[in-house]
This record gives sequence, C-alpha cells and structure tokens, in this order.
Amino acid sequence: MAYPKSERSAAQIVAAATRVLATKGYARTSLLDIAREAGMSKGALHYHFPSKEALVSKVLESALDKFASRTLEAWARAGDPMLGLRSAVEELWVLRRNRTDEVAVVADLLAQSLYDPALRPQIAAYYRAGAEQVNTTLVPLLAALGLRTRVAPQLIPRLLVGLLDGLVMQHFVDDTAIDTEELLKGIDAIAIALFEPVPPP
Amino acid sequence: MAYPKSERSAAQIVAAATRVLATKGYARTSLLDIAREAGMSKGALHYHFPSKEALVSKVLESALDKFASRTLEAWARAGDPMLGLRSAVEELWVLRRNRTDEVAVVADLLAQSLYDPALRPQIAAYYRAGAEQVNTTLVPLLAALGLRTRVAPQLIPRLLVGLLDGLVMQHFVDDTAIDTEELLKGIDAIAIALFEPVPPP
Amino acid sequence: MAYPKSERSAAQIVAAATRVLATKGYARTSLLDIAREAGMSKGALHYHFPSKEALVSKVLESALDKFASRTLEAWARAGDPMLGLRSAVEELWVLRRNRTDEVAVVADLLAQSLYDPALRPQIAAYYRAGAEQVNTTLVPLLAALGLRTRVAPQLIPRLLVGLLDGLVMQHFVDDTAIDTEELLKGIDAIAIALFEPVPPP
Amino acid sequence: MAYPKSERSAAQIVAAATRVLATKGYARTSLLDIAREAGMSKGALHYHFPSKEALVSKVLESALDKFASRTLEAWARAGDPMLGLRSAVEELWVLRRNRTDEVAVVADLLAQSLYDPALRPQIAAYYRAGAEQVNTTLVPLLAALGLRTRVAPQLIPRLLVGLLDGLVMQHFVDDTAIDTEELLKGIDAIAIALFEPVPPP
DNA sequence: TATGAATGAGCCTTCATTCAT
DNA sequence: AATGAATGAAGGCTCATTCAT
Repeated sequence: MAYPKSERSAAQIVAAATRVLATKGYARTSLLDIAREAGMSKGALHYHFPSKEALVSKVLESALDKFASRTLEAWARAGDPMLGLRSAVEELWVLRRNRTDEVAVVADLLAQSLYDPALRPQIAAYYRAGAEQVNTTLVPLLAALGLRTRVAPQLIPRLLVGLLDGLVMQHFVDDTAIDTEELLKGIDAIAIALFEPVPPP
Repeated sequence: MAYPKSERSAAQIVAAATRVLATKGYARTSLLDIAREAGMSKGALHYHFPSKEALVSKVLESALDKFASRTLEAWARAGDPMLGLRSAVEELWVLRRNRTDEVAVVADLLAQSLYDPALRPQIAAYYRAGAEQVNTTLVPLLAALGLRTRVAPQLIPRLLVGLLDGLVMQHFVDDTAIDTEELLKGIDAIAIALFEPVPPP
Repeated sequence: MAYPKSERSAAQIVAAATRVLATKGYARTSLLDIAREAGMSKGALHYHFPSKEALVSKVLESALDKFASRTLEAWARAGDPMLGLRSAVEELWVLRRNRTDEVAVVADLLAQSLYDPALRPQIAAYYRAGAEQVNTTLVPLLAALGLRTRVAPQLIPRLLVGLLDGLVMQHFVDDTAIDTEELLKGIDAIAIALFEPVPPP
Repeated sequence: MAYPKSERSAAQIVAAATRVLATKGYARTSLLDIAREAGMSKGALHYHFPSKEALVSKVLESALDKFASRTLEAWARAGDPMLGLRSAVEELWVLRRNRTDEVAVVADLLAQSLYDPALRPQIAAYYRAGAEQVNTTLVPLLAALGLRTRVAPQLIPRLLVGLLDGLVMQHFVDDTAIDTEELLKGIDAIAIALFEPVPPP
C-alpha cells in the first residue's frame, strides 16, 4: 500500500518548505517559493498536500520531531539523570541559538498558531511529550537520589523549555545580548533551584 | 491646539491596528481591516503612514511602551526591591496570560521581527531598558541587603522575561497546561536562586 | 449619496460582461475577459462587485429588465388586447431569434441557474411579473369582449414564454429549422386556442 | 466476449458522467469528479476518451437516446394516433418535471451547445428525428381521419417539444409555479388547435 | 487497460499602493 | 485631511492533460 515515489516527493517538499519558511517566514512564503526550492511545479505541491495549511502543518510536525529526538539523544548520552537534564537543556539551547531551520520554523509557526488553531495540537503534543518524559524518566531517578521537585513535576520541562524559547527570541532579536557561558550558569542555578532534598521522615 | 487633528487620527489608527492585529495576526491583517476598525478609508492610512510596515512598527512601539510602563508600576507599587521583583514578574505573567491586545501583538510581531529587521531595534530597546532598569534599581538595593546576583546582573531580566515569554506561548497553545499558583511558586524558587549572599571578605 | 462615477463604471462593467457572456458563455468567460472588454483592470471589477457571482447576477437582472420592458412596449404599441398579446409574442420571438446579447445571456444563465440557486430568484421574479401582467391587463379586457381563458390565466404567459424559450433553443442549435412565417401562424393558432367565449348564462 | 472490457468501462464512465453532470452542471464538473464517481482514475478517462469534450458529447448522445426511446414507447403504448400524441407529450412532461439525470444533462448541455458547436449536431439530430417521426407516423393516420395539420407538419414536434422544454425550465426555477393538471389541460387545448378538418373538395 | 505522478495554464480573489478630487 | 476609484502584482487553488510504468 506504499507508493515510495510519492512518499519521496512529499518528503522532498516538506524539506524544501522547511528551508524556505526558515528563511522568509510564514507570512512571506508563497507556494511558488516552495515549489521552486523543491524543484517542482506548484501543481505538484497541491497534488501531495491539499492546501498550504496542510503542508505547513506537516512541516511543523516534522520540525518538532527532529527537535524532540535530538533532545532525547542528548539526554540519553549523559548517564546521570541530573547531568542528563543539564545536557538536554544545553542541547536545546545550542540547537536554538544556532538557528537551524527547524528552530526558526518552530518559532515562526508557534506565533502563527496563536491565530491558526490547526497548528496548535501538534505543539501541545510536543510540550506534553516533554512533560511526560520528565515525569517517567527523571522523577523516579531523583527519588532514588533523595531529591524531589520543588514544584509539580510536569512543570519542570515547561519551565525549562519556556525559558529557552523566550531566551532564543531575545537572541534572535539582538544576538549580542546573551553570553552563552553566563547563560548556562544561570540555567544551572535555575535547574538546581527546582529540586530539593526529601526531608527525612 | 495641543493635539492637532492629524496626531489624533494617527493615534486612532494605531489603536485600531493594535486591536485588529491582536485579533487576526500580522499575516491575516489587511490595511482595509484596520481602516474599517478605525472608521476611516484606506487612503487615510496612507496619508498618516507611508506604508504598512511603518504603521506596524508604530504599533509595536506603542505596545511595548504600555508593557514597560505597567511592569514598572507594579515594580514601584511594592516597596521592597525583592518583593518588587516578584511583583513585577507576577504582573508580567498576569498581563500575558490574560492575552491583552498588547501581549498578542508583541508575541506576533516578535516572530515577524525574525524576518523583518525593521522591527528589531524596538524590541531590542525594550529588552535593554529592562536590563538597565534592573541594573540601576535592583542591584544597589540588593547590595545594601548583602545580596548579589549569581549571574551577570543584566542577565536577570532577560532570564525572567524570557521565561515568561516562553511560558505564555505554551499557555496560548494549551491553556489547561499551567496552573498559575504552581507556576508562581516555581518562578519564586527561580528568582531566589538567582541571588546569593555576598561572602564575607 | 450617489457617486456618479462609480455608478457609471459599474454600468460599464455590466454592459461589457453582457457582451462577453453572450459571446463565450458562462463556463468559458473569465473575469479577465470581462475586464479587458470593459477597458479596466481585474481589480476594478472586484472593487465594484464582490465576486464573479455577484456580477453575473447583476448581468442577469439587467438583461431580464430589458427583456421585460421591450415586451411591454410591444404590448402597449398595439391598441387591442388580443392584438397586443400577439404583438408581444411576436416581439419576444424576434428578440430571441435575433440572438441579441441579452437573449443569449438569459438562455445561458437560465441553464446555470439549475445549479446556482443564487440566480433563480431573479428569473422567478421575471416569470411572475409576466404572469401578473397578463392577469391584470389582459383578463379584464377579454372579459369585456366576452372571452375567457381556457386554463388558469396565470398559466397563459408561462405557456407562451415557455414555448418561445424552447423554440429559441432549437433555433440556436439548428437555425435552418424554423420558418418564422409558419411559426407565427402556429403561435397564433395556439394563442387563440387558449381562449373561448364565455358561455351565455 | 461480446462486450470487451474496454467497452464496458467506457459505458460505465458515460453513466457516471451523466450522474455527475446532472448533479453539478457542466461548468462545475471536473474530470476528477467523474473519475471518482466511476471508481476509476483520471488517467483512465483519458484512455477511453481523448478529451473532456469528447466524453461530454457521448453523454449528451446517450441522454438524448434514452429520451427519444421513452417518448416513442409512450407514443406506441396508446393505440390511437391522437391519443398517442397526447400520451407522448404527457410522458415528456413527466420525464422532465421529475428531473431525471437525463433531463438535467440535456438542459445543461443544450445551453452549452450555444457556445460549443461540437454539441450541436446531436441535438439537431434529435429534433429532426422527432419531426421525421411525426411526419411519417402521425400525418398519414390523421389524413385517414380527415384531419390535417394547421402548420407545416414538421413544426408540430418542434412546437410541442419547445413548449415542454421552456416550461420545464420555468419549473426548475420555481417549482411551485405550475400545476400539472392545469398544464396538461393547456397542452391539450394547444395540441388540438394544431389540427383542423380537411375541407371538403 | 489502467494508475499514480506531475505539469502548466488559467482562475478568482486579495491587497498594498497610487492618485485625482 | 481624507475619500472613492483604480491598479497590478501576487497568491492559493483547480483542472484538463500528459506520461512513465
């Protein structure tokens, strides 16, 4: 039931769309731009995706996927759970600060989603998956180390991801403003502040 | 007359534009929408502003102004500097979570600024003013209390504002996700973690 | 409250649209065609009419108006009511057989109206006005002449107009088929057959 | 095999096209619509018919065929020639008023034929066959009954078919307008009016 | 015999901008 | 200071048609 050629073309289009959206932003990107970047005709885009919105939605999904998987990898690379957290946060920051296409697309579509509800579920899913991940992976390990979170555990990834998202916006606007060294120190302090020793019974 | 007709009309247009942009977003807002909301003709807009970009730029400026002044007020209301910080942060969160027109516009145009350099200077100025404010108001007071910042002081407002910006995006996307009570507790912990006692000489 | 320039332009557009629709038919007429014929830009059409449908609707209305008024004139020209009927029918036939732009447009849009309900009310109104006209003008006069209709009087114009519409379609398809002389004789016979003397009490 | 696969498929396509055209009209029907209705791919349509026009042309032909044969049957069912005429007319009216797919298609394509000459010959053929039929079947029988037509005999079916075509259009546009009972009375009167006794020599 | 894929022309519509008044 | 009118470029989308398989 798989049509490999079709799938390949669709993937090609999503990749091209990611590049163009990252460069010009949603509001300034036309299907013609994307078609040219993909080396296909406008008609082909509509053959594979019913509308611009549908295509953009797929782009967002794919960008968030890459995001999540790279974070997970960084997390897994470090053996220790606290180090893993730091390592994941650092990876996220580097990922964003470098302004890969995925980062730019996500930032832009995040804003679009304020007005286009069709984009929201995917982002919400991404946030939720992050919260889930912390809940199932980090918390038990912390407990074993005699630590617990100072706030509801599902808030942890939200706070950290939110912090990074906000900072990256500032970085885009004024990239002389933030010194990474210093920033990581601040994030460290913050991350540590979110945990406390379990009081003895 | 202190406010000539021209200036009043321009202000009216900026106000109308703010409302429309907040409701529909930059990509979906046309000058006709704004003209209608302002009760004027499209031609009139171009009489007062040379281009759409120029108008939008003014809208951003005015929204950031309101933002900054409300934060400052909250800061000033509380007497104590640490309380002031908390109070300012809380004000910012409430302001954003309520999704006033200004918040929506700033969020949207922040994303636009990634692709439209003309919007950046104003945002950068806003961030810088915040950093400056902390530097001149908070730090000396803290010093008097025997506290110092754990990171470069100009990073403090960036971290806090970044955190809130990021969180508010998540809140827009999925407004069941974040409990304000719990959130403020987290922010408190974070804010406290950013300061430490000055070690005795 | 009247903007004469606008009205003039709108009328110009309707006239141009009538010509083009008559020549190429609804399915093959584009707004560009109409704009060119009117000597204006496509944008101008949309300035005066919100959509293609709205414009076409106005075209239909205007064509039916001309139709109705010419029929009425012919009716009035002849003094005698029976002669008036014949004269009106003859006028209708000539009007249609000559395939003026209005005739072609009405024939085409009549068919379109089967699938586009927005066109129907105007046509229905036209038919109803015809029926009304017969009812108020012809029937009383006939009564005075000791005649009455053999069928419900509002059916008279429907039968006659229907007959002519159907015949004109045939004529368009195959214009060698119908000899006007002979046809008028047939219509005469039919018209006469629709009336009978009032039986004495 | 008597009906090779190809022929069966082509027939299937024509049937599907008839259904879709009847529902949506020529201007709004795409080959994709037809392909879907036929359960085949767009490519298949072009395998069987060189172009959209060619397919539509076949659709018209087939619809007119069904039309003609049903009329003939009704005609034949009644033994008496005058009754046959009435019966045929009644059958035509019912056929049309019920708006079978064939009726809708013919009405629509009749209008298309004004601008697409390729469709005309088939319709002309249909009209001519009707005229021929009256000429060879009805006239001699009438002569034997001492009747003759008041107008050229080939005009008889044109008048009657034209009348019904026109009426059916009105009925489509405004289906509360015409009462069938009353209508048939009117048609009867008209049909009778088209004949007269042969004057004695 | 039929399909999935792709094209490219054309369509309706939107919109920032210009201009005479 | 402001309006109605008009432009023209661009945008998203539809669709008949072509073609390799």
